[in-house]
Amino acid sequence: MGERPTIAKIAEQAGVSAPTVSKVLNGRADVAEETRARIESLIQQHGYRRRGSGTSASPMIDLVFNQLGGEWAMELIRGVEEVARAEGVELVLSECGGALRPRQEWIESVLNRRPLGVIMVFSDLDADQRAQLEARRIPFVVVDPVGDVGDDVPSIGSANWNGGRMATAHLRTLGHTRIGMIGGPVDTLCSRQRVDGYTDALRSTGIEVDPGLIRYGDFEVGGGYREALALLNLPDRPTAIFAGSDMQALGVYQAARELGLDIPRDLSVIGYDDLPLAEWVTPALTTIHQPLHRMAELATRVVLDLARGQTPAALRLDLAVEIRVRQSTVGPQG
Amino acid sequence: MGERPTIAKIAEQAGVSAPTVSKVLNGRADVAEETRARIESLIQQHGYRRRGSGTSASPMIDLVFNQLGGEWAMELIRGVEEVARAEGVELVLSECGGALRPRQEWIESVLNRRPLGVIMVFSDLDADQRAQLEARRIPFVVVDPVGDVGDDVPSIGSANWNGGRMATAHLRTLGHTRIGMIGGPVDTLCSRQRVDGYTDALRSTGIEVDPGLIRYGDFEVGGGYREALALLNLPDRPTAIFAGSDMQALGVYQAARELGLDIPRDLSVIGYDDLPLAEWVTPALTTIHQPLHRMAELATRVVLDLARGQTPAALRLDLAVEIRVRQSTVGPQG
DNA sequence: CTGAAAGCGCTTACAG
DNA sequence: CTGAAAGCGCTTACAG
Repeated sequence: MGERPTIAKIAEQAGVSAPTVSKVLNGRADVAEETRARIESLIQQHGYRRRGSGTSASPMIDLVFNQLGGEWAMELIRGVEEVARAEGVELVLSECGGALRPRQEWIESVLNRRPLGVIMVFSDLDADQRAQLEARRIPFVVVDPVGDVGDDVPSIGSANWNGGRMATAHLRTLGHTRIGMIGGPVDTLCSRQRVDGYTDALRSTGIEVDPGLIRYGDFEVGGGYREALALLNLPDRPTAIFAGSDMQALGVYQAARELGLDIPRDLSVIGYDDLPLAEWVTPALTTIHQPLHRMAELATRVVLDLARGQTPAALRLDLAVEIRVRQSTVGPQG
Repeated sequence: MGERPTIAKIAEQAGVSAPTVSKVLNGRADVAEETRARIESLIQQHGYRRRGSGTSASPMIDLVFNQLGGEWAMELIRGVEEVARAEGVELVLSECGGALRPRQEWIESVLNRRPLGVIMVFSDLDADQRAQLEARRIPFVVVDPVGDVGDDVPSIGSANWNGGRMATAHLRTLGHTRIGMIGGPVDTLCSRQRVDGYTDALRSTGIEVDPGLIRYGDFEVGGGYREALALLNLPDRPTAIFAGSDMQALGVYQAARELGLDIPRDLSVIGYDDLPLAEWVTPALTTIHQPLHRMAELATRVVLDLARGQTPAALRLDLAVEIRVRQSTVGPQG
């Protein structure tokens, strides 16, 4: 089939009539599952596109953020963009405006545009929205899932529990016993996993967990600042703080500076994410490296595999994290 | 016209036949200019979309970066995304991979997708690519033009010359006389304008310009670091450095730290851009605030106006900049 | 669940 | 530069 495939040709090859192919393309329910499967595989195989959609296809992938901003989001965008560009796929970027689910206009636009797939970052779809994508066979992948996504939804995250454990173990090894923790929002999975890793590291090194040393904020500088002030004004203040993100760690820096505490002499600080700025701040920030770029790349590959009808090797992946020891952590002084 | 407009209805209203409307839609040359104008205005007015393109339109806008990365790009993305979302327009994001012009596949994708318009950031189109967009009536706007764009191309920038002058005047007012300048790449307009503003501020306050104090790098941390080392190793080193970007200023911080120089006591540093991190570094960075978010918003509005056939008030705009004085600049000591 | 028939929306090829 | 005629690609409405 040298020329652009038409419904008629697909129908002929599938041994059905044109109207039946049309029904499959339009997501109608009244087609036998077996017939649908046969037709869909021919559609994939020949790269069928409806007449109006240009002389050659313009395949797209949708990337949806809960909220855009900061280097964290930028690293993910770059990872997706790189793979998309290499594969000749366009990247459509949206933000939910801070909500956990995209607005209804977005779903409508997706159903219109029929992207190859959708990548959700720190956001989710409700049952209805999922059903609509599934009916059109538009695969979706969740990056860094906020809550429990269904077992059938592919997701790419990182080893948050290990990260929390690793950060805390590092501070324990340096000799700290009073270690404050500033988590992200309580209602996020990644945040709770990191706190559990922290708790485990303390317990397994013989330290009783003090609930007064665990605080939750957002992942931003402001939240880190507020919670750090609260921790540092405690009668028996911690000698080290584990912040849930590098941005929060900057807030901790600011709080410490205001209280006249020197980092790392008076207070050790460890962050989470390893954003580019972790290297440039003073003192350079010890942090847990989250492979954001690779997570984004992987998510893109998984969604493109699904779009091509291939089943990726694994549907639910957590990438390993690493600690990057810099200048913000030392043993407790005096 | 309550229902979705068709070619036949547009043709009827325009008093021509369906084939003529079809030709206009497909960018054919053989239509009288007057006929074309009449048909185009009806197409705009009724929001005509070809049959294949979904039940309701999925209008898009293309945002093209020379290179993605950092908070600078993120601020622009957020500005564009906000306006696009409010207007119900999808955002398609691309990167040229460091080249000044987008790759050919990109142009083909644009011609296929027919976005409402294109926003180029720090990148440009060649004559051929422009002609292709113009033939399809796809407007484009350049943000922060790298070189001289044609007079007919709308562009949104900021007052770089003023910014350069303002930064330098601030250091002069504090009493500095040996002021180093680290520009961006010599071949960019914004960089040359800032250097000229620097030169002007020195001359108009009676200081001879020392060419040895002017260096060019990229806009990244690494470039700032390298050029700062060169400046600070000069026999008669400057007491203040004006960096061409906040990222470069971080490089200057690093170089100063390595040489055991305290900022601001031994060296004043002023940046450019006012990225969010300028507030969080230590010492907080004095810098020139570039209204990136507003530039992006404006560019989006201009391109959407053009897409609707309206002529925006001004085609070439430079937004004002402001100085943000923080802790990294004081008078020369000793 | 499937397809023959009718018909819509758009384009092409060509005459004027 | 324009449009009548032919026809392609797809969908709809309905009979089986």
